[in-house]
Amino acid sequence: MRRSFISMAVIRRLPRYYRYLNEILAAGVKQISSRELADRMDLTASQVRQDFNCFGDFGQQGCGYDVAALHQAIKSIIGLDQGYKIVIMGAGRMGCSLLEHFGFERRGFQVVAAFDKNPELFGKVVNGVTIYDVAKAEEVCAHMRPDIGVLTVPSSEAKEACAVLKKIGVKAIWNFTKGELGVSEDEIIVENVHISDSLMSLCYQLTEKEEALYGA
Amino acid sequence: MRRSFISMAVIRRLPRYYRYLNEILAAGVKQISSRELADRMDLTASQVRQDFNCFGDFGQQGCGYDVAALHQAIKSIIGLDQGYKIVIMGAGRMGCSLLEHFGFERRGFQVVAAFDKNPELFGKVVNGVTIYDVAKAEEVCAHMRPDIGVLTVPSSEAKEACAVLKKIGVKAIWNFTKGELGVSEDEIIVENVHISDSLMSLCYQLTEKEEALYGA
DNA sequence: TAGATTGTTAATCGATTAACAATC
DNA sequence: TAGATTGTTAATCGATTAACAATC
Repeated sequence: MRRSFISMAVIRRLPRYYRYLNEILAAGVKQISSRELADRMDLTASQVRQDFNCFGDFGQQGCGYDVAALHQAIKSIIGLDQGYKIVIMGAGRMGCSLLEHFGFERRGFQVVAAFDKNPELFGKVVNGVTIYDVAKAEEVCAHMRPDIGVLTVPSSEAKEACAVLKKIGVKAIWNFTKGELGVSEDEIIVENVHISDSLMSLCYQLTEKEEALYGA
Repeated sequence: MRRSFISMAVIRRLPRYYRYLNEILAAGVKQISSRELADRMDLTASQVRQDFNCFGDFGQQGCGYDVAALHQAIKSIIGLDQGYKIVIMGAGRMGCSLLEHFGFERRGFQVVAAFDKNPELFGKVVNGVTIYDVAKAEEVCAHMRPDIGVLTVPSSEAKEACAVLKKIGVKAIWNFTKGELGVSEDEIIVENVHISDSLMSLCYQLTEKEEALYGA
């Protein structure tokens, strides 16, 4: 697979392509042109073709793209077929809520363990995943070699928990705590989730519109 | 306040500025230069100054920016001091989890009501917010005039619930369901939350790195 | 005044769009 | 073959960065 220095702009669009192709596939559509897909997704046909061509030739001149093949290709480009192993660091409300409702397995991930420092939680099983004492993290993970750590501890404990994830040897952290973790992106990939940013930008857009209507 | 056609790129950075200024303010820093702020946030000083100058002159030549004043300015630019009223549409796990842990009040929003169609939930109070029958939404909201609807129903019920929000007269929807709502952005501002996109782009980055290391 | 740092204009860079030859 | 639609190059647009005069 071709994959030569893909811009962040393209990377951020990949999950969206994947979602739309999921829908289109479920709707039973077999073939789709860049134009049709672009219209649905509010992009331009050019952009769709440019984006896909970052990774190879998936289309067929005159016919468009095979939906199933493209869907599978993007799944593989993202790495959703790698069966990456996940550990949950922090089995409080957020951690357990993700465990129960996010659907890691359905999305192609494998949750191998959860950790917490609250002794009341040790040994509990949530959605098939056992919660262990964080002090035993290294031991528990010795043979599991998890790829991704989900950081769902209170923000005040983020750095500490991050150090444990580093020691376990995860290659990427999905960070739900606020504040930066202070690990270099060279060693570990960090993806920060700031759900409130999304509400704030919604809020901005609303405020801007109101000002336009009723004056500044 | 100046506010002439702000690009989405800038709008998406505003919440980040706000978060960092929160931290800096809490740390007791009184004054900060565009260079220092840029270094912390991994931006350029030019970009920071360009961004702030979209809205007015907040700095002082030779001294930098007053942290407290800038923090307050951005809060107001975003509209976090407007006390926007929120309704929760769908009081299932997601809705209740947000009600209990997101901290709407702390962030400057006021949750006035929650709605669901499950009769078992009618009358229940979660974190001070009453859950009503969605059938009574119009009636309940008649005098409240909510600004924002949080859409946390199952995805299959999204369109239906969206129609109710429209009838109630909200001006913006914070959408947690998957699939697009099919309302025109002219009538209602929609902000989609796709938390899985973030895990997928993390996954992409991990896969890309592995391929670089071990060959494609 | 001298030093620092802003606000703002000009230059650069990168991403998006348009165009079109290649080809199914 | 003719029509459609891709893959890809060239043109445009917008966002980021650099530079510097203004000014605290």
